[in-house]
Amino acid sequence: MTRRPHGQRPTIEDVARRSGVSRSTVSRVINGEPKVRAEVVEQVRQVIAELGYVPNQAARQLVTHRTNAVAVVADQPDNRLFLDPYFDCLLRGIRRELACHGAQAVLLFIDEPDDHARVADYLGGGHVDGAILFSLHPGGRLHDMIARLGLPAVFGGRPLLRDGDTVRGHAYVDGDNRGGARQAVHHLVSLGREHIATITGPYDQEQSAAERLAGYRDVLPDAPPALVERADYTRQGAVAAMTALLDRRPGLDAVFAASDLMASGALEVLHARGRRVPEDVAVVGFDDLAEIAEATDPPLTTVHQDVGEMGRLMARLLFEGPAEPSSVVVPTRLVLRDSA
Amino acid sequence: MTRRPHGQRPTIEDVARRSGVSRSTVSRVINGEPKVRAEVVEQVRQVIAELGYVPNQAARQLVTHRTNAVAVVADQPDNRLFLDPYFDCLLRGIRRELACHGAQAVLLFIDEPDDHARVADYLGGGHVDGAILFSLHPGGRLHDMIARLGLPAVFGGRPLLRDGDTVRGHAYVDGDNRGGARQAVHHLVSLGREHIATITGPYDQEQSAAERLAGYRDVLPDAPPALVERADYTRQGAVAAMTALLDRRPGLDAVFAASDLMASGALEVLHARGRRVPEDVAVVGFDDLAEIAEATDPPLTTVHQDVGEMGRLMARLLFEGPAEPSSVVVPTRLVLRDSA
DNA sequence: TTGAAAGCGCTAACAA
DNA sequence: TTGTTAGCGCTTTCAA
Repeated sequence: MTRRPHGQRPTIEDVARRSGVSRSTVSRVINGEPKVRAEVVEQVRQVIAELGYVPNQAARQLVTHRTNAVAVVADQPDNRLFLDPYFDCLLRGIRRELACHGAQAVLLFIDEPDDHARVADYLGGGHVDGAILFSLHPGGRLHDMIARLGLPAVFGGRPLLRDGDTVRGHAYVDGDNRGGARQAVHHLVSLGREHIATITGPYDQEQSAAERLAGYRDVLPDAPPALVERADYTRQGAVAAMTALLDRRPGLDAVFAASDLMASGALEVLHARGRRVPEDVAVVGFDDLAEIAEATDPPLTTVHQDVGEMGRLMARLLFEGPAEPSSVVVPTRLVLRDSA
Repeated sequence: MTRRPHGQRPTIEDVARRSGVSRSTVSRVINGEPKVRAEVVEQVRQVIAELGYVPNQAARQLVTHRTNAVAVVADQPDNRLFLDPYFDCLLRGIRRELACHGAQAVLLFIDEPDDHARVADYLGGGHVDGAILFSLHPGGRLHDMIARLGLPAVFGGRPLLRDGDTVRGHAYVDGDNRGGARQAVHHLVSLGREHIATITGPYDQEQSAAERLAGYRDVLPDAPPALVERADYTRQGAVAAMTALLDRRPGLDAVFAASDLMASGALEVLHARGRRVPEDVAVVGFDDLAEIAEATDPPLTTVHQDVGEMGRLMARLLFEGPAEPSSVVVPTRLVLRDSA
């Protein structure tokens, strides 16, 4: 990494000299300002191409205070991100929207203790114009850093603080987790199911998981604990959970899984155990990710969230400007397929 | 994103004034240079903390020409990255190694046509000290850009060019795809299997897929085309491929899947069709990713590559300096579990 | 051990 | 429409 031929890289000065104009004129051409004679523009463009000139962003940034880059920070200790299409879909939405504003999304991961500090430095160092943050652990350095720098930030999912209170002053976008869960469980009840189990997310760590469980309890306040099994939003976790539920309550006739990925794991176990879906056991998921919900056997009845749109929304919120940070809760709706 | 309170952010000058020393001294403290009086260091540190001063990277970068950031560019049109633990594992290795050098990994995605140009601009703009690139499509702008800028770059997987030739002057790290595939198929042959099918990756787009298929053909030059089914490195694709193979050749007694993820999809179909593994059909995968290979039923016999180490290697190569770019092919070995 | 001064490559008034 | 000039915030000689 030492071999970078910096001395060789042409500067705006080189372009100016070679085209016989001033630095400012070259700058104007680069930035597409209107008041430059067409032939001069042409001439300068030519020289830029010849020289292979690329503007030095550090220099530009130093004066404009803009980078045209936005960080997306994922604080996920495990590799869940890479196994759930949910995040992919969200990220795609973010990227598309940022692209509309000419900004580049750069993804940063936090999965070890020191990553936290390094990412904070990166964000603080002015490499980006703003940040979109997911699943940040409460009270981390990042919150402080962001608050101090006044770095525009939008959270994915309602940020959780130590005291359970919401971070003040930061915008967030979230789905209606509790309402969605209620819709799901209501549906199972209306189907006449009487032993409705749930496979939850890691509700002690993730707000969304806690809310989906709360929605389940809203509808079934008297559900016995034996029908609730905690998993971790992974497919494997759901396989273990479904197995445990079936061992404990062989007579269960419905399952609400807190994500589509977990629902697909549950289906696998149900098939292996010879349960027919939905005849013997009805299954409802959450998210409505086409890759999963339309591909399972049978296709999944699930709570729809427009995940891609949620991503776009986050990016849009970032650009919204000095207005007070506004947060959005996106509504959900039940999509009926064949599993319930 | 307009509300950034830049005027408010303290500069090195503010710190200097407040601590009654010069800018240079503050700079020395920040950069941990030895020749500063201990009490001065203490004093300056204090002021930095009070003011919440964070160095402006753009300014620093302008003079040092270093960013301490490295881009990891993933050119994947589909969302395969997010469904295969392979990439997660690789990325973790890269991050760990970069962290050892105090560098931050920033991940960039390319999945639409214009992403290509934006990423090229980002890389060219000097936001990073180097780049690690995956699955770049032949002859893209990125190759030119990287070549022109002299941006240190390492490729993951042997870069493919239009003419099938290797990119000159760029280092790469790759697994021994062909050799590994040979090991897998040899093993199946040694088991006495006579109708050995293969589920391939997208061999027209990915060098690794082409090589794994070549390895299969090395061992079975006379395998009928009906035993070869092309998939795309996804689980779903493998499900479809396995189904097609079984329909066409109900008597097949072994399958070599070109990735663990695809092997797991194949297993699912085999189970559903009532085939016993390995008694009726032996299955071998590729990668040896613990999350998959140890979790399937039965656990997967597969070709092991040290994916995390490959990641670290890429990062290390990037820092190797002005020596001629050296590429590495990492050996593979067969890991026997229960599926073959 | 410290400070003064120059300059990294660019943009943005301000003049012309 | 174009050029001149003054910084942006930092590091880095060079002197002291």
